[in-house]
Amino acid sequence: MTVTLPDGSRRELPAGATALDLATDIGRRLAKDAVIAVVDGTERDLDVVLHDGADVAIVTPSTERGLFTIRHSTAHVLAQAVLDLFPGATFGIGPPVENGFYYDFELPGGATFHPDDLERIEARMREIVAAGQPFVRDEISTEEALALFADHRYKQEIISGAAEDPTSVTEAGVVRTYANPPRFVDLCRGPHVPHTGRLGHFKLMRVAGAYWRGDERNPMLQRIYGTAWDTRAALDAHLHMLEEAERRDHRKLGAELDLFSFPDEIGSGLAVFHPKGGTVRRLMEEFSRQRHEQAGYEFVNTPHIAKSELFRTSGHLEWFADGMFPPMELDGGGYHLKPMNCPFHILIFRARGRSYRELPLRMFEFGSVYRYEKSGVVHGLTRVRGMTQDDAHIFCTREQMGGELRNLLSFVLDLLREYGLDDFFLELSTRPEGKAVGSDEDWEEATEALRSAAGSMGLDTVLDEGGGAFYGPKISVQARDAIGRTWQLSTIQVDFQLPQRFDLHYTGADNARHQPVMVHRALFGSIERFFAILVEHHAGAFPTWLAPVQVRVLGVRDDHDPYAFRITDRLRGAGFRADHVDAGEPLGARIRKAKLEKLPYVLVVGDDDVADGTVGVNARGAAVERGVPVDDFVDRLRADVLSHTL
RNA sequence: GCCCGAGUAGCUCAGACGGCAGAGCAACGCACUCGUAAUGCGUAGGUCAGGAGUUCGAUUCUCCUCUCGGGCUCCA
Repeated sequence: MTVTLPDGSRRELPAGATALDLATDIGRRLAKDAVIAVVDGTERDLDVVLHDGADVAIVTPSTERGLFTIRHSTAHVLAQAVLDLFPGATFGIGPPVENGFYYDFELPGGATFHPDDLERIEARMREIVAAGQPFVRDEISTEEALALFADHRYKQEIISGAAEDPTSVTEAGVVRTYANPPRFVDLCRGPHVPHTGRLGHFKLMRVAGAYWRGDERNPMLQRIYGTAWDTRAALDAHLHMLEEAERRDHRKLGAELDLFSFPDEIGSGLAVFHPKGGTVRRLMEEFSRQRHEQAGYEFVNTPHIAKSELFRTSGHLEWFADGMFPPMELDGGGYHLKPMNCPFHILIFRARGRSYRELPLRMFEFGSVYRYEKSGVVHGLTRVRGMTQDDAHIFCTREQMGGELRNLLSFVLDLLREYGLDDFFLELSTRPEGKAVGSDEDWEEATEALRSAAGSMGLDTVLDEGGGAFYGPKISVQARDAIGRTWQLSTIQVDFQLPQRFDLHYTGADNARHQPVMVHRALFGSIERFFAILVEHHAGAFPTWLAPVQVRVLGVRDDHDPYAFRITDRLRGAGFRADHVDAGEPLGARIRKAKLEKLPYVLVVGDDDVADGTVGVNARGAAVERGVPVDDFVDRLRADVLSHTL
């Protein structure tokens, strides 16, 4: 028989040949790497018997799909190990996820896993891998399946169809299973690697609670997460990445670099910025403010609380009440802390009659908002209860919308690049089915405007079908940081709802009333979150323009201190952030401290420098230079600051 | 909000049968005066997260609360 490979080439095989035979025929290396095959577009186990004329692709772990298989199969090994070690345990589902897999279990009597259990479980998993158990595919009837999994209520739910079955293990009365003889059987659609010996580069990471089928009304199961890779090197690389992420954790660096803290006395999720963090934050804001002014934004200011009635009008009390702090009762009425700035900006728009000549009207504010986040979700600066948004609302005509969005998007990307981020992609969220307001035409027009704006940026755009808010579609800008993690930053959102709710209008050239289109946008998302992202992206080593202290001047001996002081003064006079540490400690110790603070520049001045009017320059990440004229250094520093790069 | 884990000096962490609380770093003082990542000696620093309970006695055992971490559910 003849089969066709992905590159279009054909290959002759004896009748009855399997996908593995094909891989072996192509090359020993491929046969060794292979995990599954795709036959006529369907993923199959490697022992699938091929037919004449089939299109066949051999899948290896060099692809995401191949890695998924490794992870999926490893999840089965985890389940087997847990069922071996914990009599009476039952299991839910165990899919592959990014970088690894998990499996959900329920232990008898509501028992829970202890982190120390992971070691035992992992040891058992290694035995299973060493045993090289085959993965044996089977299809049985629903009745047989119910009997086979009689002790496993969650599996029964899946079989009987009580649970929706995203894994499609059941179909027309047939239930698909995979067995690892001698004991273990799981419901599964597969495909899987041929045998457990193909696995082995994994590590169990953590245990956590997770609701059965992701619904908080369901019982909470015990979830074990693991990571799995095809090679030892890939596993190690991943573990290193995690270490690196830990090293960059903004919560850790925030304390070490004295940037911010979360005093218990204030409350969960409420940060205070210390002088150094405050400086960085001020610089972030100043630059952003400058750019916004250049781009035609006008600056407004609004209070932190307002009558509850305002949020009733805006609809926040209807659809965002869970995210709001409870009301304060005073003067016979209720007041709420604001969770968003939009109603306030709208009132500014509505403060007087508006002409089409004023549009687009772009109102910007560093607006502090308060959201009642559930106690379990606050997380460093990335998820807080009080935050400041670099928030703006653009009021424009329908005709202006497309151009505004396009300009806005390139404005965002340019701005973000100035902060050192440069790897972006976009996500377009469209109309959520069944719970959207506004006409089909409105949605179509706005979505098209966003889509076309996105398309003009030359970036990858992923579609988030149905992910928009009920009042309009949105684009979000995602950035990859220095170690490849993605963060959701800016959101740009078209809103049909609020202009209607507040009955906004402007007078057109035709002297008739028209409703403006409103665009919400926050580029940093929140200052706090963006601050955290910058800390992690730069690993605490802020580029010179953002560094809280740009230069530290150190005299070699204390008789150099007066000269060091003069240098410090001169730098400050020139608008730089410089300080000086006197010679109370040995030079090496003072340099070490400056390095631990990740300062961009340390200047060391000694006898030669005092005599020649020079400085020794110890720049972050560069070799030490001696005898640099002060003017030269100032020029360099100025260039650094202007470029935003170092 | 739910599940699991954890809170000991500013930071990182020891510690105990239920019987006066320990180290390193940081801080402060004195000495050292030094050319590129840790000078020496000394001093001070604690309601052992908070509150109840058990006990002759609780930082240690029990319960509750708060906060933090990892997840789930949510989300900037």
